[in-house]
Amino acid sequence: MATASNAGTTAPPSAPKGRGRRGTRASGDDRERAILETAERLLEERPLAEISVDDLAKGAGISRPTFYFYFPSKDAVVLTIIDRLVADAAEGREEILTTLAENGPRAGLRKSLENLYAAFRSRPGVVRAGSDLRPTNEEARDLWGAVMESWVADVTAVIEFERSRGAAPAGPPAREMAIALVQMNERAQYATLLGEAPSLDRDRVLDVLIDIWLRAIYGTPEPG
Amino acid sequence: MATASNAGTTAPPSAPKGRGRRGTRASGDDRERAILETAERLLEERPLAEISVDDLAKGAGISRPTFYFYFPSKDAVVLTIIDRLVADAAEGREEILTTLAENGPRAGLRKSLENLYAAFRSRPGVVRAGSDLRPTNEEARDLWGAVMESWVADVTAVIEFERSRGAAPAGPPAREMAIALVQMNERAQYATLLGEAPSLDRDRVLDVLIDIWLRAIYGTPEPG
DNA sequence: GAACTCTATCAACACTGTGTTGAGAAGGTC
DNA sequence: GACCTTCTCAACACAGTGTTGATAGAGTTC
Repeated sequence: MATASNAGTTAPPSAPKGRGRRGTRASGDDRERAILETAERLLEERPLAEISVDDLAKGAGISRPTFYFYFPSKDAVVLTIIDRLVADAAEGREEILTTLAENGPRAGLRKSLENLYAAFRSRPGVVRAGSDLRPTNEEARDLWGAVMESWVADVTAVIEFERSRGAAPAGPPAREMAIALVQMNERAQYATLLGEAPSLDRDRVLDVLIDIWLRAIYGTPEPG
Repeated sequence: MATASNAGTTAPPSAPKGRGRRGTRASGDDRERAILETAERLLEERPLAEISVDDLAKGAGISRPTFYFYFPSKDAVVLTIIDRLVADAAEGREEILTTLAENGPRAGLRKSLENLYAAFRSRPGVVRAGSDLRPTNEEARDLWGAVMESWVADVTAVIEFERSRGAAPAGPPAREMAIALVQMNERAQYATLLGEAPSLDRDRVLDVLIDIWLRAIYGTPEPG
């Protein structure tokens, strides 16, 4: 939900202005796809900073100037890929409030988060590229900000609902708590995904995060 | 504590190998200081990516090749600055276990964290530069990893102590919880410092973070 | 005070990467 | 066959990094 996206799955029929190819529809769709595929492949091999426009062009079997016919910059390619990844993640997402009601707090949260992170876990290189892009690219910042915002909104709703039905005690404003918890998840998941210095083991992250969420929201690790 | 650092406060007498100037001691100390000061100033004005070696050289009143006499690269300048910032932050830090014992959990935590973040809050540009550097610079990653690690170690000790004296209930391994909590703080503080998309207000961050810490560690926002 | 040494300085160069220009080829249409 | 439109790339112009080599000056040393 939320979030902009000018990227259908592969061939959008309407106006592809902004990031995509600059002309209109045509057969060179293959080239465009080749560039995107090359980028995805290379990103799982090495960081964005070590991939040049020339690498992408070569990988797609075209010259560098021709690359610029399809994309205005290297960043645009990565943003397109991230757009799609985010769309994939959003697609696999279910109504968290429903999941929680059906499975109870602990199992429900677990299911929701597992679901949410599934798409990201399968393409760490793309996630890293998105993160690397933020310092220099405002569009990347905005895109990720919108993603975070939609999660925060969901979590805020959950906290408010649980409080209203008496399952969770009062505490700091729900939105503030939601922001901090979502930020913790982002940071922890990212660190684990990339195997950073101090980080949680891949098979422990979720358990630990969920425990903290439950204690923070319900005051106990085993609510209801 | 912990953490490497080849930077005294201004003029280290011993071997300055690694980052600093490459020769030995001499009067060109002024130049070196001028470069560092220029970098600190410019970093509060614009992001690292928009500052060139030439900008630093010009700001210090020297030519670009001369810059390379003092520092091997732009990154080295920033790393030196960060080294010092981290040292400043470590200096103002008190034994957290003591602070907690003297002030009680809530007030003690607050005091410790306020103390810890004071140095960072005064130089957001430097913090941002450090963060921007991580994707491309391993030394920056390692440096920050070491800082995180020392905080994690402290927090782990606190959690274990509180559990051992019966003030905190059992839960996930102390170190795992400490990692997640420290990561949350890092992310939340950074987002607030830079005014990111969804982030907590400057005057609310600590309250919210502390509340989550207390609930996560003690099971209640107002422990004994 | 000439020979020597070490710090400090920079013009000129070599290189890597980005993005642009302008001239076409290849195909479809009327 | 004149005429768009898509697509392609050699050649260029730039911005930035890091290196070379020559040299100025200050400080010993004898």
